[in-house]
Amino acid sequence: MPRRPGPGPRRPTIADIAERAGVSKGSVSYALNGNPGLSEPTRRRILAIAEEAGWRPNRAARALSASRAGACGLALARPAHLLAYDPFFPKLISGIEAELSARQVALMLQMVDDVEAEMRALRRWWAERRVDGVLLVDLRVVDPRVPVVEQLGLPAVIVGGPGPTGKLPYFPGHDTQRIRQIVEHLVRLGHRRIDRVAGPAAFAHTQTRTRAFREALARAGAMGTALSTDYTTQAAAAATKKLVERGPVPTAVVYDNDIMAVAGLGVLQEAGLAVPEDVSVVSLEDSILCEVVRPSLTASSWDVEAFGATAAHALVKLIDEASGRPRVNDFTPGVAGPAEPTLVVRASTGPPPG
Amino acid sequence: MPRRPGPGPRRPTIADIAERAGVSKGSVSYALNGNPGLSEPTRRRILAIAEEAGWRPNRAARALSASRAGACGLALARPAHLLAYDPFFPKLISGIEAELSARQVALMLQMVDDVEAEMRALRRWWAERRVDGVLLVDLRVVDPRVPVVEQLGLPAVIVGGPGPTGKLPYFPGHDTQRIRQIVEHLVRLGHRRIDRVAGPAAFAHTQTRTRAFREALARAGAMGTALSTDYTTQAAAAATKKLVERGPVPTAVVYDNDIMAVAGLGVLQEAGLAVPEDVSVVSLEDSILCEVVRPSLTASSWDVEAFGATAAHALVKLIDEASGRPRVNDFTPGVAGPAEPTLVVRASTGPPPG
DNA sequence: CTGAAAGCGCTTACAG
DNA sequence: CTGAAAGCGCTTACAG
Repeated sequence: MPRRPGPGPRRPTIADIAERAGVSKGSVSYALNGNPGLSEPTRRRILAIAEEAGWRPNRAARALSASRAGACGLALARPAHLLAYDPFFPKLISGIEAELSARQVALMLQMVDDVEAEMRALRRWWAERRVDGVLLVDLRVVDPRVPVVEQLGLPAVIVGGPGPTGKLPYFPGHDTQRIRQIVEHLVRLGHRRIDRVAGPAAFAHTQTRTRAFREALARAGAMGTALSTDYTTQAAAAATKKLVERGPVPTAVVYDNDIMAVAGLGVLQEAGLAVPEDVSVVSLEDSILCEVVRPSLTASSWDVEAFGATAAHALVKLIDEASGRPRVNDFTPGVAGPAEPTLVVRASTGPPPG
Repeated sequence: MPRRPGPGPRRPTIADIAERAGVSKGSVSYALNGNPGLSEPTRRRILAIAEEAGWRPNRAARALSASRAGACGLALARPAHLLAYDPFFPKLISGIEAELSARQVALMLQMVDDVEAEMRALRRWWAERRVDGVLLVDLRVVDPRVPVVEQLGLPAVIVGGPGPTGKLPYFPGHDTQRIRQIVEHLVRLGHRRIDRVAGPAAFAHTQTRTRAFREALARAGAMGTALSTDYTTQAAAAATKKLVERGPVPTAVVYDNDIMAVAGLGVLQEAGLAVPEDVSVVSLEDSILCEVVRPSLTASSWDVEAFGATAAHALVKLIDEASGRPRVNDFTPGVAGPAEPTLVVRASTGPPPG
């Protein structure tokens, strides 16, 4: 079939550069990759011609000969309508993306309905050499993805943990520390009955948080329970209602993310409880939403972008090692090291009533 | 260099399949692609072996021989902290992604700081054959991306418009219709002084909305102005303050998105204005946030996912046509056609005071 | 210091 | 109906 050049200028290949420079394709490749074995003037001439022609390597060709895709995969097994209201994922993706693109690695993103679909995506990516490795988020207490990537030999890093991570590297968020900071803040204000509206119990990080929550309460001699939700605002509202109706009414409620906190806030106010006079409210995830809502929400702030960047950096290193040719330029992560989590105290927390 | 098999099972190639089936690689390729010129039993045998071996095409190899990347690009030139609170983009991306992945096309996503960086990304993607086409969002009133993609011959589709789209296909949102619905709702309630806190004036869709806003007001014999912002909550708060302080105080304020509406709501309440008794508030973008905030916000709801899917579908078609080999299976868009925009009336709108 | 050649895994006209 | 071969654009040992 005749090659249709299509519109626009033709994109040059090393063959073009070689011809213009009067050398072989191999020499061009050597010059462009900084390999030794080329006289300095020749190298300079080749590079100048490539530069002038606007040459860039064809990724498919490079991927084929290097047996590397030059891409990492991230499949998100949460429905889009949930992702749309959670500022956590955009921040995480942004951090991952910044780190990868600094290393010329692309990010393949796919949104899927559930973990089954995610595993299908992982298998397909790997079978098609679309990716060199993957990032796994939302680790489950029983997680079928871990044995799958291990069996495939697919380099993978867990963004989160600890949990059933097998031999995979994992990067815990600051769950324990953040929960502790919140409980200590509330206890310092005088609260002794602190409940929590949590994320899905099936998530390893929810389990970690719940353990930290119990321990922090026990250490302070305070009481409280955690109700799991599926992260929807409906579930958050229902859980809040349940906490208020069953009694004893908590003097403070912690929500695992900001949008659930806002939903809970509305329910509390409609139940005739003033925030923070009757009930204090804290969000485990900070966002602009926490700032603009009234009363503004006390929230745990942490560096989600650095969290994603760190995991992405580890994945790139893992891929390099697995391929048996570590790259020369192993820079430190492109993003500054993660700052420590801090509790941003706003208007929604105060002393308990009475 | 010796090929390091690495951990995990070896991924089969057509050479393996050919060997097991006792045929040539060409025959395997024919069988797998459904090309004619193969006996039915042979085809079946080959397919069964490929299936059993878990064969999947190596995308790099296919891309190289087909001169196609099998991917589309989307670069978002908004800072991550803004993206993180805007439910529009997750929905849009989800719609694009659903449409593309139904066609086995990958989505390359990159977040960049500004349009300059976006153009650099586009050039690089195209030069490296990383993508077959791109989606352009947030069309500017003067948009430097349009001449660039036209000059490159890079297939592109504008998600939005109309505006300076040159010869590129574009897909307007329902801006005019949505603004009209909002103004008509408010006018019906009796409002005659309606102001608007808008997005950046440099965006073509902001211009479209502002024109529609003026026309709708004029048609109803109502008054009102639009103040532009950079979509930050700070700017929304400042604009709201300005509207309240300069007078005449509007009896209704329209915000170009939900998070700005929530920020404005706080400012209005702190200025001693009750919503909706003194001022009605409407958001041009609906989200769960509008539901959970108190008072809940009247908002314009439209099918952003279908919007993204439609544009993605057009891009795939454009790429097929540009390559000179339209694909056989030109299904209709994978997502159902977009529903008409509707105004979801909640607690934040009511008759004007007096 | 440089060139010719093989190979990465596919696709596809072209012979048999 | 099937096979052998060239080509996509690179990389990289191997000869000269």
